[in-house]
Amino acid sequence: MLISQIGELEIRGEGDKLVSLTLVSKRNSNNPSLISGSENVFTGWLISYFNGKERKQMNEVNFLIPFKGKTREILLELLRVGYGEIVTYGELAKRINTSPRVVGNAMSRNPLPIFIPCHRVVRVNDIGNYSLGGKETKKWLLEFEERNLKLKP
DNA sequence: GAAAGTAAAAAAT
DNA sequence: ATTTTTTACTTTC
Repeated sequence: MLISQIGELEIRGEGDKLVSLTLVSKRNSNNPSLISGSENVFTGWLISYFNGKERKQMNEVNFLIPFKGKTREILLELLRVGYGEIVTYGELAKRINTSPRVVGNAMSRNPLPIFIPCHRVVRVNDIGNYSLGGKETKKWLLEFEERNLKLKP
């Protein structure tokens, strides 16, 4: 359990692999305080992410991704989108030869948001949706990353 | 197997 | 600027 700027997060693992990250309760204040529960490599990563210090993806070997085929490909491809970068659904689709609709479908079932940065995938003329707290949270995350890059590029 | 669902995009209006 | 195809992959009958 971890209280972040976007709300209370819960992460679940299985063995030494990360299985899911969910938002237990949303929080609207901009209070940047972070409260963490038990520490492990995953909460540790999250804490430095929310401190604006972590800019790298965690290695995919730490993730348990219960999909095969395109959905899995899409999720793994997403790990190559860097901090503060954004791509559209269509762009990501092109990289692995599929359609934007399929990318959206894969995003909507991403079990590990933030670890797998689906908030960096946006619509062409709009921000698009986000399962971990809706559009405002997605926007917050993108602005947060942008702010951190400006602070210390 | 077919049909419906999906966090999209392009084309048509 | 809104509506209507087109799209391909997964899930659910």
